[in-house]
Amino acid sequence: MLEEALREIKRGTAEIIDIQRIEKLLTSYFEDAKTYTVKAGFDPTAPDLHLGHTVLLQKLATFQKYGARVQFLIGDFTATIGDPTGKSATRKVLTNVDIVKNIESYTTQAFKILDKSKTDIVYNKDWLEPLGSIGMLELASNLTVARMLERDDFSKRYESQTPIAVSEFIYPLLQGYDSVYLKSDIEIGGTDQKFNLLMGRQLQKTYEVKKQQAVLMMPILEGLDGVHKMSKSLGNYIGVSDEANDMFGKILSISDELMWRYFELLSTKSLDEIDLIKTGVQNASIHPKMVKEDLAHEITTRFHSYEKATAAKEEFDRVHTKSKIPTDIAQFLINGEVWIAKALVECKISPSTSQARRDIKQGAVRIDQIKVSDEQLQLTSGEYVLQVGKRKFAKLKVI
RNA sequence: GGUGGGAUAGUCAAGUGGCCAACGACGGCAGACUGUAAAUCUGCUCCCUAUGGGUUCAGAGGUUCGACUCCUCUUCCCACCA
Repeated sequence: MLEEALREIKRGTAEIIDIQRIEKLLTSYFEDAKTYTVKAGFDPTAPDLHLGHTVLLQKLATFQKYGARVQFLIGDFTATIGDPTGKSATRKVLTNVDIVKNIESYTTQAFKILDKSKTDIVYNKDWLEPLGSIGMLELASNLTVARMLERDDFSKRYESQTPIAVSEFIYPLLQGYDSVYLKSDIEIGGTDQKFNLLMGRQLQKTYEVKKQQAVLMMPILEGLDGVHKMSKSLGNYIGVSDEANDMFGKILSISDELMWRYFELLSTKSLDEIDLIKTGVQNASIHPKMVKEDLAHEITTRFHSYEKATAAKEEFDRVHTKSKIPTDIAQFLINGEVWIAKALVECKISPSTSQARRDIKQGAVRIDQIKVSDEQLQLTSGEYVLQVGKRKFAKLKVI
């Protein structure tokens, strides 16, 4: 039992600090049904969660399965400073209105994965604001500048003379103080958070919290390109609230190599099962496309439903394997005769008439499945299905 | 505060009076091949019904028949010195 739980908890992790602590917590859960707390911080800077975030959420869910109460910490106070992690420039500060709005959509999405009854949503404004300037200074006295500069991105920025706001030094301290206040038993976060996570341990020690938190780090999930980390600003993300069809399609578009990574970090299949599949693919007894479809189906089911996932798969087959027209296409209406290039722009499947003309020249444009060769083509009244490339469709009615 | 260097399309990065809508790389889009995978090959990649026109090379002026390229001022970055 303990073995199994540990195995599941360790799965996919990048690094665990103080695994003994985690073992003890689990043991006392199994023996005496004692619960413990797992903290994870979320930064309400963007309103949408993507699969990258869910790696962490799923790990939290695993902990919940084994007796943990999750401290779902919303960094509404720290968001007003801006976490410097991974940024080469000073980040701009969020307004309160933004933050409140983001939190709302954030938590509803998170509960698609987390067990609500075992989750406490906490806001660090509640204890960081009362801390006041004296408390803040006291906190800051725990840390030397030299120690701060040990942190990679700080030292890099310092060397390259990129500005570092003094307030940014405070960030890790505050995050660490969260752990002091919450008396967290375990904190989990991405590998990029290592410095901040360790700060929690250090501060718990100086503030004489009985036990220091164990730290569990998850790797950063790569985005669709397989290179950069999944993020909205890079446009390589799969959003938790993406349409079922989109979600399914996006997952199917990832590379085979990346697929295994997604399996490890996102699938709920057991590692043994995954190994079995992997072997199957290696000796060519299973087609990788099938495997990827299963993965896409599993993930789509998680955020939508079994039925929707199945429908998405069918739709995908229709459009891509049998190259039929999708069932659900955006519709547009135009009055009077239109030039094809203009029509494509109007239907939002071409960014400009220039691009539309180029596409036509290259044979990428189809009307009702038939390739358009005449760049000057005028569309007279009637209904058409316009298509650019393999993925962009629009229905157009000309009257 | 002083001295020198720089700002070019999504990014990096050539160009230093006309041949520049601007080399190249990456990215992106499209075509072939496929499994909407990877790899590979090919074409395209500021806008405009276009063998032409318009607006671009940090911003504002100026010199010139003509400027991304020269001059002046402004803004912002960087290096060295204080």
